[in-house]
Amino acid sequence: MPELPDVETFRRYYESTALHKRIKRVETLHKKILKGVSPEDFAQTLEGRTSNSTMRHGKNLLVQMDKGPWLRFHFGMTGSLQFLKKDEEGIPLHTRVIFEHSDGSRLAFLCIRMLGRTGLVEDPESFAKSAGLGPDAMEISLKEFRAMLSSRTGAIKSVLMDQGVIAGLGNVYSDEVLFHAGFHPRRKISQFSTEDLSHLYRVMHRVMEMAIKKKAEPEKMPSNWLLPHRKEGVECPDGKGKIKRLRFGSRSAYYCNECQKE
DNA sequence: ACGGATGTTATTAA
DNA sequence: ATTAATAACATCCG
Repeated sequence: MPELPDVETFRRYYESTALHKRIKRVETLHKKILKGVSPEDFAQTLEGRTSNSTMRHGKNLLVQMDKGPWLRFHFGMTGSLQFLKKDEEGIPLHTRVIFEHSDGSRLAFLCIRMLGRTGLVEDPESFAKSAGLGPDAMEISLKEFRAMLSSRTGAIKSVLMDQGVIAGLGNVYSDEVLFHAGFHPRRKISQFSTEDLSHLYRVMHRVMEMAIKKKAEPEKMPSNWLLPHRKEGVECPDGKGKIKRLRFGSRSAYYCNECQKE
């Protein structure tokens, strides 16, 4: 799940559950989930801290504490957060880190496939820079968007998914954006006019907004979206074309052979 | 049983 | 210097 809309949903979930709670104890159940910090240092740094605010950059959730470094989550392909109220016992399956609060509630960071990471970062700006992230897909201006894309060559699908160009789109939502914009995933950046890029920008914004509004739940997406039909051979929601699959390295791009001509 | 699944990174090749 | 492909990571699902 975790692309921009999913991570934004986790951010809001964190705000409505764990924000302003004091962390009493941090337990790391699988130390490989920690990036750049030992379980001991991670716990020692966070224990006694109270979360103040949150922000998101691309697929990263960042939590500001009352002092010290920020807490960062990246969800990989199968990560999620689950809040446990005071009297809830046990921990969910695939819990990798558990944050216990002073009021007895807990926040579990789950990750089935262990592709996600959590850790500490100085602040959002220095983190984005050191991670080589481009501007966030919801924050980037039209002008900046055109400039970032124009600086690249190659297929639009790969460029949209490149976190160093724009941060937030992954395999599913890059397909969704290209579907609504009517562009073939293999189309080269050099083939895009200024108007094409503006169109793409507006569609991207609209798709992200709607996906966030639907809390990134695939079953709640509009029926004319690609997401519910993202399977080879099925009918395109517009009824004219068929959904095709293309290989991009090890990933699959799904698109409509009628709505998205090369 | 096999292939595919939302991500990132290292390596290799073009 | 870019860009593209591949494998690896670990687990689940149909």
